[in-house]
Amino acid sequence: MAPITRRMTFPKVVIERDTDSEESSSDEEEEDEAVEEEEEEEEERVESKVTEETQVGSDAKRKGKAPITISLKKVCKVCKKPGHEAGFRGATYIDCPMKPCFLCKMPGHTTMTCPHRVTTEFGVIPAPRRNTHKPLEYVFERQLRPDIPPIKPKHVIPDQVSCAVIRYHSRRITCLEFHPTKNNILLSGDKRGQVGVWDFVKVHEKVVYGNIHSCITNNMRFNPTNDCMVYSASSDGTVGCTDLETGISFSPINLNPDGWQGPGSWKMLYGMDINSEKGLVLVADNFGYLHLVDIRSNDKTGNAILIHKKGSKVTGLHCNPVQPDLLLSCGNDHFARIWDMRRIEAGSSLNDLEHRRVVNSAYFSPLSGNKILTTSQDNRLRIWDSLVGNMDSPSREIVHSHDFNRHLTPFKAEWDPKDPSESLAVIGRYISENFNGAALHPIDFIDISSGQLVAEVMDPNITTITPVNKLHPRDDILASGSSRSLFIWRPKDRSEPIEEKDERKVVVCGGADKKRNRKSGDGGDDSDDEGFISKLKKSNSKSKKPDLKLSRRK
DNA sequence: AATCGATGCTCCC
DNA sequence: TGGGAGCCCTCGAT
Repeated sequence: MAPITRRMTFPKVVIERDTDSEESSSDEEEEDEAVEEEEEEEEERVESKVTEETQVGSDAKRKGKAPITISLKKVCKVCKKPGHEAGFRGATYIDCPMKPCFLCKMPGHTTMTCPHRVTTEFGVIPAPRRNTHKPLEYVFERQLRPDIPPIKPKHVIPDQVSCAVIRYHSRRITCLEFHPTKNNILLSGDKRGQVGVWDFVKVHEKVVYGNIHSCITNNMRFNPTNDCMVYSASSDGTVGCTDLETGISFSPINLNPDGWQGPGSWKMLYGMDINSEKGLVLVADNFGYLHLVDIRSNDKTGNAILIHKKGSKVTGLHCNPVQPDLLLSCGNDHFARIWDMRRIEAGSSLNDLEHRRVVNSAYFSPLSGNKILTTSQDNRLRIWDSLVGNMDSPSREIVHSHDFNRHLTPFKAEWDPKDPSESLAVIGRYISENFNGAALHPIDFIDISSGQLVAEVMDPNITTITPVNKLHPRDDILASGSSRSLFIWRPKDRSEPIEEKDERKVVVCGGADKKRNRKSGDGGDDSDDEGFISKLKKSNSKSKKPDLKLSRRK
């Protein structure tokens, strides 16, 4: 093609573009030269973008104009170097080889070849074989029969769970909480500060409170003495105390009474837990301080106590389920700390559990309270097997992908509250896996005693990342939250029917079983749940609060 | 179908 | 020890 010549005063424009070959990752300098030499032959590809070029260049050079270089070479979007490209190839993500492993953070290999990538072989296991076991059954069964031998199937098969999708929240889900006694009731908090109350068997039944918080609801807890009262901690700096029956909400704590004075002073509340023995709500802020609320008076009690590095966020609090004097905290200062509630003051921690990066969560084990499970942004779960053992270093570290925290709710590994052996944890996974050509982010069930992946739950229709997960305290139910949707997972053959009255908001996918096949046994009496939301609605509608949102358009 | 950006933390100077 | 640039699989809005 003949070069187009006009505007002779323009400087030379050098088009650098990559050759089609992908293999060269050697010397950059050489490659640059090579490309420049080939320039004239390759210009046709870019002619529509740049019309002033090539032979004009010699004129421009003579006139002393510096050449303008436009690089069209393919470069890696991660390291900006040519010769390779990071990104998806089909449903598989190819790491930048110049960076440490994205999964375990060690140099020398990529995620694909990482020895910790426990599920690498998934894609090559023939499909029929994958369906021969019932691992999810296994996951739930072992709660009833902890003595079964620790030989575990490798993967949970999505066909064995049904998943109801509740699409209501307009922003990402940030926290979930099951009702302490009513089996079908779930609370969900979101980035906007809304709190939803769901009957997930009748998902169209809902009450949504939009006026409790002005931004992120970080944590919710039911009042142990009155399960119609819910406490919630928010990034708006308040603790909300909401009466679900009347819809009336007030704030026992407001750390920003003077409103927005700039980011340096705006306080946010993250970690929260309730110590029922002592009648306290404990919350912690983003400046390292612990605050206490007396449940009886619903008023602030005592002074704020510095429990993590001054100015750093306290990400979580957990009261020991057995020993009420023990408190566990974790924060952005890379520590989880154990405290004695009887004498808690700055620097008085019993143990400081060191992590390499931010600690997203730290939980005592739910039954004995004797183990600790933490989730850290260095892509590791850490387990301390006994509080009376060596606390200097964890009993185990399990490499698991969950470090992405910029635009997602932080991942938190949660105990299965029903597992008598206290060895089962659930956590969403960040890096995707190629499942029959789809890049999916499963929810992992991990045996924290062995580090083995017991199960991975996913649905081909759910392509989002699911950082928030909570296992039901009594039933075989997993609730998950992602960018906008709530998911209710359960074993297929035991699924409750899900009503689909409002298809705009409710999608049932994964072939939720319609047949009524009630599970008997360990659960509480579901008949109590009949009409719980309706009752809330009724009583709420009687309340005089005008801004209570009972429903909301998508 | 591209692009933008909210957003939190880390690292580097 | 503080400020600012920049960041690897987001995701919804335009």
